[in-house]
Amino acid sequence: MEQFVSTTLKDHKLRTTSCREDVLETFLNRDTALSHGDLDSTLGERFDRVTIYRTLKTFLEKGIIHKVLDDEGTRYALCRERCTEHDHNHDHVHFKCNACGQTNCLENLHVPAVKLPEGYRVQEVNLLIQGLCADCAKA
Amino acid sequence: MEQFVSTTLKDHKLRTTSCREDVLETFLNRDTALSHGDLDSTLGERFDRVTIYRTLKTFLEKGIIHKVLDDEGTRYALCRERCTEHDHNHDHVHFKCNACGQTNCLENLHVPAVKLPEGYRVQEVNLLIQGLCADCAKA
DNA sequence: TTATAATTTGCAACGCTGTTGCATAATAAA
DNA sequence: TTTATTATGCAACAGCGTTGCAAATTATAA
Repeated sequence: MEQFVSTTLKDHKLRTTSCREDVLETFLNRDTALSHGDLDSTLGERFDRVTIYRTLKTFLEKGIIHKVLDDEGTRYALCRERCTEHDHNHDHVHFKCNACGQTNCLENLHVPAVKLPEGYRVQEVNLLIQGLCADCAKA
Repeated sequence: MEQFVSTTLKDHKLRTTSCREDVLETFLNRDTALSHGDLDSTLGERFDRVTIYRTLKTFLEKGIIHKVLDDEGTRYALCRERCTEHDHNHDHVHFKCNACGQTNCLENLHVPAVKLPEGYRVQEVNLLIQGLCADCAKA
């Protein structure tokens, strides 16, 4: 994992700083979409909240993370595909559990193609499904 | 239209007030997803911004409008189907034009079914497609 | 039409999210 | 180790959305 963190930063030509390392590690550890607030709760004692905002912005621009649509605030998740600033490539489904509140990428579920009206051009697609995840549904 | 406004309010057992009437009319006139800011620009001289927030909240609870997910802020659009507080029924596609910024409901485009992993339960579905609308694409 | 009860409004205030400017600190390269 | 570049922390700010409360408005019933 240490490995992943440092190579990810190098690959995107970013200086390695402890904040960037920690934010990346947090995404890896938690394996769920995180809001700025989530990261601030975890790392707020070590870093200023502005620094965390800027780290997220940088990661977003470099294609390390992507935004996950949400009805109550912005969340971010790691890009598993290769992405760059202008070429995000996320056609997977996002699922938000209304019980435990977790939002996750369902990487292997692709968003089905939709036939838009004549003349429309697609640039990005975002599908959020809300409901109960397997754990919460059986509880 | 006047007709629609007053019957809509009565149908949902809401008192008719000028703010509610004007907000509803604005949705009808503009026929696009609107943010609180949009409504405040249009109606801000006549009503306090808090009142507009509360009107949106009330309409949302009563099933008169629904949230439209967006990567840069909350927007709302009229419910065309019959909805109630706990039974929203929106499986249509939302399209946001990255050029003109408008977000619209494509009422006749349904979100295709997605097979979730075992045990997951679906409650709500939100598909946002971003790109260029027909008008902006040909320009 | 008027009096009454219930609901809505405007205002002030607050917390949260996200951004910017600037001086200081840390990084990478020579 | 020195230097140029980039990142950080701090202070300040703007915008979004909410709450409490007194005053105004609505619907109801007399």
